[in-house]
Amino acid sequence: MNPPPDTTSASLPLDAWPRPSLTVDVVVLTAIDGSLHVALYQREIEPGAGTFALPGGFVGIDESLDEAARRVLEAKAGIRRCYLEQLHTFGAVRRDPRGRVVTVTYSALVPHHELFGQLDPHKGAVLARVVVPLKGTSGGAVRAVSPAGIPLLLFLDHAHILGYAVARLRVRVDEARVVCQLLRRTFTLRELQALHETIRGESLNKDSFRRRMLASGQFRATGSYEMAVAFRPAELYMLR
Amino acid sequence: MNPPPDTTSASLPLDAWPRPSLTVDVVVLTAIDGSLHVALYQREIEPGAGTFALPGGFVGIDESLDEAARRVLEAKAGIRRCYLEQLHTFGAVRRDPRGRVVTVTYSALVPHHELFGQLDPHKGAVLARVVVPLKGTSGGAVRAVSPAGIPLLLFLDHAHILGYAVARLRVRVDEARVVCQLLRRTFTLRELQALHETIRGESLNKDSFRRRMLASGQFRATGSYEMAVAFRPAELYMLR
DNA sequence: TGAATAGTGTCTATAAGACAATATCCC
DNA sequence: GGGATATTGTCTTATAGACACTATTCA
Repeated sequence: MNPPPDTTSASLPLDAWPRPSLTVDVVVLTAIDGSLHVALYQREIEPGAGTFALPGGFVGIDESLDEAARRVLEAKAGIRRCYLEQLHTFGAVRRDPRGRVVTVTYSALVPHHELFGQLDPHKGAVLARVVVPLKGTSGGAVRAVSPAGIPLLLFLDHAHILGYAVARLRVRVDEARVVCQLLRRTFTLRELQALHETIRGESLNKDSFRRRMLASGQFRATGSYEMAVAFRPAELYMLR
Repeated sequence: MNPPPDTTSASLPLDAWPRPSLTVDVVVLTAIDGSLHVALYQREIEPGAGTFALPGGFVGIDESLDEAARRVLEAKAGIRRCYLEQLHTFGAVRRDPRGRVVTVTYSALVPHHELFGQLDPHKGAVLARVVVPLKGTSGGAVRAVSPAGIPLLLFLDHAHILGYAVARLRVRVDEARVVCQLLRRTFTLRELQALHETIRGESLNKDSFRRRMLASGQFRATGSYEMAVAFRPAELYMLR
């Protein structure tokens, strides 16, 4: 088949050649107990029945890519407002056996307490633990395991998409406005460090971490302290 | 119009709803005399006749996104092999007056000596100087000026796409395998520093730069030296 | 010889890691 | 009081910036 013409020499028609289908897939990430978790849906139909898929949907002709991602996010996870970032677009010719499907992928960061109760297990939803690779930014496929610890088989190239989401989160780990999306409004420096360690897949020096965070000027001490802990309570901080 | 269904609950038909058109646009970047330059084509027809556009084309039904980008790159700039990286996908509903067109954008890095003579001025091609914003990674629109110094009006959202390309190059500036795509096979540390300064939009400390580059282990001294310079010749290095 | 740049050595300032000492909570 | 963690301060080490000095080329 001849390739379609370039976009500068022809004005129209836009529809003289077959077009790929266009979808969005959203990696909904949250942090629980020192592990990243991702929202997945077990497929009931072929292809890939039984495998676990990222929430996704087709892009409507009258909605932007971001709008499509937010629509999917609300329909599948009940999330109206959250941090959302485009990741990468996957377009291998045979990535989907149903036909030529190009997917624009997104990462959504949701604090655990806002996601709790929004995912419906009766619709096949699971919150799967992400097996974060050690250190290096990697970029390849990333595995997910069920709450029971069983590795999940992911739909199509969704393990690679998950890998992109983790890699991007690592790049953004020092941007407070991003990582704070995975915490409550106020948090201790210890909680912030635990989140950094979860994302980066390595342990960090406590003294250096505290100094670096406070020197960054991205956080503001609230003057109040955590409560009901069995040790000296730490001061609570928030995004400046 | 109702949105199309999600991708997990329906198996088919994929083609029951109108689909956006899908294109690729490629930001071909090169470095000349301390400035980044981008390959642009002046449009001869509406919409946007007279404005300057990135080389682009529709994605064929039987080629991947990367393949489409490489096809455009060879057809428009005669470049067969070069560094190519996906940037971002732009999908605002009204970004193109011809209809709903979603574009997957790429950045290509080509050394000046390989691009020289490949762009045909009779086809409207120009190698425009990129006005690199100072320091901060920015991300917004970036301007391009003609060889005569005249600011060019860019087609559609192509100034934003160019901004993405510059921002991404800044992120990759410390990856030798990337920046070396803009140099000859062997180069002096002074040339490497000039390239870093061009990309980052700021001047760098010479001593610290040398130490940091040599300590990174990404470069190998060749033992030979530059020739025909009016001062002490510097040693030539290459990517390890 | 003079101009210009390459390359080396040294000093200082800043940031990170290690570790000790004290403070504050619950039991 | 004992256990655990927060917070502060100090010391050491690694890296970056500043600057002086020597080396090498061409005019």
